[in-house]
Amino acid sequence: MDLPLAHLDRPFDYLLTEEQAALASPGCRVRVRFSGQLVSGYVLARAEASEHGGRLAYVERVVSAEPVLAPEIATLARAVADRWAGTFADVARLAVPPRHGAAEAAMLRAAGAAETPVPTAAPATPDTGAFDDYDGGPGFIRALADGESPRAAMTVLPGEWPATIAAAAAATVASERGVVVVVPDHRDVARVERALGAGNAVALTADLGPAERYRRFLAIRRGAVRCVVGTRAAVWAPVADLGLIVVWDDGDDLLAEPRAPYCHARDVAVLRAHHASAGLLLAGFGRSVEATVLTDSGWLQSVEPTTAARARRLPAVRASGDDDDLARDPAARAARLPSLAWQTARAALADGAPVLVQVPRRGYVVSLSCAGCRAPARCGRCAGPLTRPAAGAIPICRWCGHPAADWICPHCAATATRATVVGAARTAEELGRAFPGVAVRTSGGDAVLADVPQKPALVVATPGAEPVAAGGYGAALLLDGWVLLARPDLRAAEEALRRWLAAAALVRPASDGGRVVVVAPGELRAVQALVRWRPEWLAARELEERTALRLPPAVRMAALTGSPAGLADLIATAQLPDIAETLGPVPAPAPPGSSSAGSSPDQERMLVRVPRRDGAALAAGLKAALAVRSARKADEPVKVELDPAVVL
DNA sequence: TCAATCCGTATC
DNA sequence: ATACGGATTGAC
Repeated sequence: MDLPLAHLDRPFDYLLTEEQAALASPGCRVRVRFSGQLVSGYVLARAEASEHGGRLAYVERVVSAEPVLAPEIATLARAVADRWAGTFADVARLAVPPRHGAAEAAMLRAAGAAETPVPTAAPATPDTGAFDDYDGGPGFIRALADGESPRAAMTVLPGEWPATIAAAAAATVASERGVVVVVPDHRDVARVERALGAGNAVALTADLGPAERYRRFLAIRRGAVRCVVGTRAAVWAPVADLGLIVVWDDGDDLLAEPRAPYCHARDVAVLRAHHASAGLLLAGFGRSVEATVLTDSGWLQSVEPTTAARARRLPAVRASGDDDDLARDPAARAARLPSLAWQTARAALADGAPVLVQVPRRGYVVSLSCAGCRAPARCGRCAGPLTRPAAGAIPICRWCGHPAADWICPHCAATATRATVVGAARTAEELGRAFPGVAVRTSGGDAVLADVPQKPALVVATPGAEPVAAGGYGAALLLDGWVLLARPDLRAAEEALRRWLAAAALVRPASDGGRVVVVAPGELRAVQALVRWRPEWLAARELEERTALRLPPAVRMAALTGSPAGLADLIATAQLPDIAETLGPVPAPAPPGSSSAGSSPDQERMLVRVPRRDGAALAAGLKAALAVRSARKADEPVKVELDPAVVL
């Protein structure tokens, strides 16, 4: 039932009248009177008798006979609620879209007129060879086609990744089973949909609108759809006879649900694959540390490119920012870019190819200017713009990474700097001057380009908004490596590599002249992982480090946010595993989206960590404490997040 | 002895 | 949440 209170998170029994009994099958929506209030709920099961001692009330109204909450999804929702210390109602809201009466009526009429829609066919032209370039790839595809349920984490080579997903989907559909593909954003949905072929898949995204979203959901629920592709909510799509769940780029934080209980689509997919005995494919250019936990335990197989395919398909990657990269070439010096980056871009443009320039998120990069005369502060070695990687840190050059400890303004001799924010637009302008006569296009924010033609141009894009170039980019320049790596975030290295790989994977193979230059110090681990194109290696090192430091995902962690009194009460109430360690409290970080950078007044945060095997006990203990507190209507709410995205 | 009030508990 | 019952307290 749709009740916000943790201690009421359980089923309740109601009576049905004869007429209601004819309509109310498990999974359909009902309205019931509960403690005097009319509330919404789902029929979970039908029974002849009730265990309940007291008098039963009648269901007020069967909202619709449509069994929208499939039994498999109800079980999964319960498991997800338990794992993330949330309520069934919260999870059901994520899993089932709001009802749209008109859409439902239209579906009923259509079903009456025609017969049940025919399940869709396999994708028209599956690229069966898409897995041949991977060790273990052909076996994975064969297992799917044979009706088995293999599970793998796969690091995908540059090229048409949607075709790779389509091949796995086609193999599964060939075994008469359903497929769910989850991708981070709606651009990816469109690309995968195209690769699957028109009419072979149904797309589920948040931007469809309530009527269309509900219509497609009903079509899936009725078994008319074999293959679903969508954004994070699609992991809940009630596809019949599920054979495979694919999650593309599971490190993308768009896959983390921002609403309670803050579950991640990858982790829901893991649970669902387990419950449904379905296959699972976590595919991406990168490798998340979470996937590495599962490959280490043997639950997922690691599928990696063969040596031959690597040689054939990878671009050549180099790091710039070393001292020997100082511009010797006068033209490069004038362009104020590291020599290697400038030459690489120039060569690709001369070859008639577009060049991708990746810069961090618009408004993210802080540049410095002189506190006295407001002139932009420039690097003393390469004249690139200076930035401050963290509050109070020494300024560094955005282009060559050289620290500018003793900066003095060449115009007015001031030594202090002030921050100014520049974004992709400003970078585009500067690059336009560095490459006279070359077209500069930008993609990012609310002006995202889908693709660019195969002709010379500089394409300046923010991460996630990189256009695809037909035939591949001749080169990519990954600027501001320092800025990404200096973020005070546990995941900074992993995230930097993920973003770089996404851009680098749009570049042609080295054999076709494809080159990538990352502007960051070559000795850093994330940079090495890019240069050697070994995302599994970085993920394994990160996991080793987090195991040593007892940080997630090597341990399970819960973040508790609330007032000092609320936190103290929750901790006192909770029966946590003996082994649990509490850290903090510390002032809570500002919630994302809040304008002020500081922490909210009196909000504090505590972390609780346990070994992974005690994760269920941790969640159960916190959930029980939330129930006790909601039962005695404690004020001072506390937010509980398991596997928090931001650790500290 | 009765009512006003507090607290804890159940809500099918 | 909200409603209810049983216990507690205070005043006649």
